[in-house]
Amino acid sequence: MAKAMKSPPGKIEGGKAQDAAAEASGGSREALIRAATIRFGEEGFAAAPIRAIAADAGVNLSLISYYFGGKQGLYEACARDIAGRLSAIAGRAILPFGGEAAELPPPDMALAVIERAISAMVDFLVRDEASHAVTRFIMRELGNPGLVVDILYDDVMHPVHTAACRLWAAATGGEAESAAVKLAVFSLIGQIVYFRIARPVVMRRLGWQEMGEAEAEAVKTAVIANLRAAAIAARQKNAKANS
Amino acid sequence: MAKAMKSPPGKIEGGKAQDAAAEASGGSREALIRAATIRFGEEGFAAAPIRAIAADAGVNLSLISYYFGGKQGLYEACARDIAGRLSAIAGRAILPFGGEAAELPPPDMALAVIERAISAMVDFLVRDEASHAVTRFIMRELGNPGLVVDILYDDVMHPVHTAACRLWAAATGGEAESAAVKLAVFSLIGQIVYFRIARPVVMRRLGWQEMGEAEAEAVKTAVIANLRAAAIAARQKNAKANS
DNA sequence: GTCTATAAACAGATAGAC
DNA sequence: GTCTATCTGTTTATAGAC
Repeated sequence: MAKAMKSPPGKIEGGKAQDAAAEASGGSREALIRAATIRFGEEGFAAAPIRAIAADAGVNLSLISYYFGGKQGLYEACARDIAGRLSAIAGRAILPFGGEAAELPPPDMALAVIERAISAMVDFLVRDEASHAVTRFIMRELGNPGLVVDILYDDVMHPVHTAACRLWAAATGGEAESAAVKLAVFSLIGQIVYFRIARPVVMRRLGWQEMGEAEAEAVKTAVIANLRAAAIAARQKNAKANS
Repeated sequence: MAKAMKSPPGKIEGGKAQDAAAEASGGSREALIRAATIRFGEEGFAAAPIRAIAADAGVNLSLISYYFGGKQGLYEACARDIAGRLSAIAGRAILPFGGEAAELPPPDMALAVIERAISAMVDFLVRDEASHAVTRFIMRELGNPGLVVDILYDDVMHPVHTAACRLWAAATGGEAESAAVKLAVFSLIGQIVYFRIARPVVMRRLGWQEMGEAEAEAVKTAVIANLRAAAIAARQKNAKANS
């Protein structure tokens, strides 16, 4: 599970080596990562045969060894790709408002920023079909924490959670790095993630036939109601503590 | 993935056939289910070799075919076993207070019952190591909804969620079968489940070295704070609606 | 009921031609 | 860079002795 790659042409970690003519390939490498992310996400590492991945990608099986040194290397490349994409999304969505370099807004504004972020997260997680494989990929990794979780944590989860904590603290008057604030933010994220994971259960229980715009709105309304209620309670608690 | 079993001695679905002398076996069947639930839960269906399962159970490989008709049959037997155990737990923990036959308590009492249920759920999910395999087993199934999810939904999730909705409605004055109540209850459950799934991330972010009693208490405090805040908000909303 | 031995299919990896 | 062909190990399943 944690073996070194043989790194054939060195495209994986180098990043800058071959400047020109680097994209001489017809995009086989990228096609493999795209197809593999879906297969690995949906079926898991062991259950996804490299033959099926290569067929999905429309390339030859042996190119997996050529580019990634083997199945394990392809899997890790997928993880890095997911981390990179999510990191880019987070960089646009929340870091400008709650990141370390950002000037924190006043309380009600901070709350509004969090509400917008929740809305975007629900749209992506609950509605966007492309999020399915990504979510399952990450969930699976969380069960066996290893290198992939390290990457995801450092590049995505830690920065996003820290920024959200700063915003929550700004909104409620708490201390951004306190355990209470961290747990409150995790609770919030957990609700949304759960609506993705348990989607079939939620839909059945609510009698929903699809997860369309109306259903996503209902989820947003519920989560944002919890957010506001928690914010009110936290403000009261923090006001009392400072008196 | 959805093939019929060959049902060798008919112990699987019959249930009442062989009255006496049914436990003539040294418990090989049960040992297999126990070992397989762990392996399937931790590694997934495809990644768990029946050889390893048989070795863990201390029985011969071929008994899997004998008792369950094959690997798939063993997997389904594990799912039924999990559903049965969870159903038994739920039957003791929440159905007596929120089930259809139960007399609903007054608002503050209903809230206290929910708080106790949350506390128990956190203890089981977040602390109990035995819950790890079960949780992952279920999460995996939720990604490919099929027969197993049907069983889990009908036997466990639906009755528990319905009972929780009745308690929540009693606590806040809402309508038990309304979409708002159902979503509020899912949000609550989602928070707890997330603390199990994302446990490595939570621990890292909080700087926790273990998930002991103190850490579980912190999680409970956070979730129950959200519960109370949401209850206050819901009561206000429902009071306003009825005026 | 439990075992050994083996069949039949499939997996990932790679050598070597182009 | 991409392909075919093949090697090697592992998998599930089963036939048949006890």
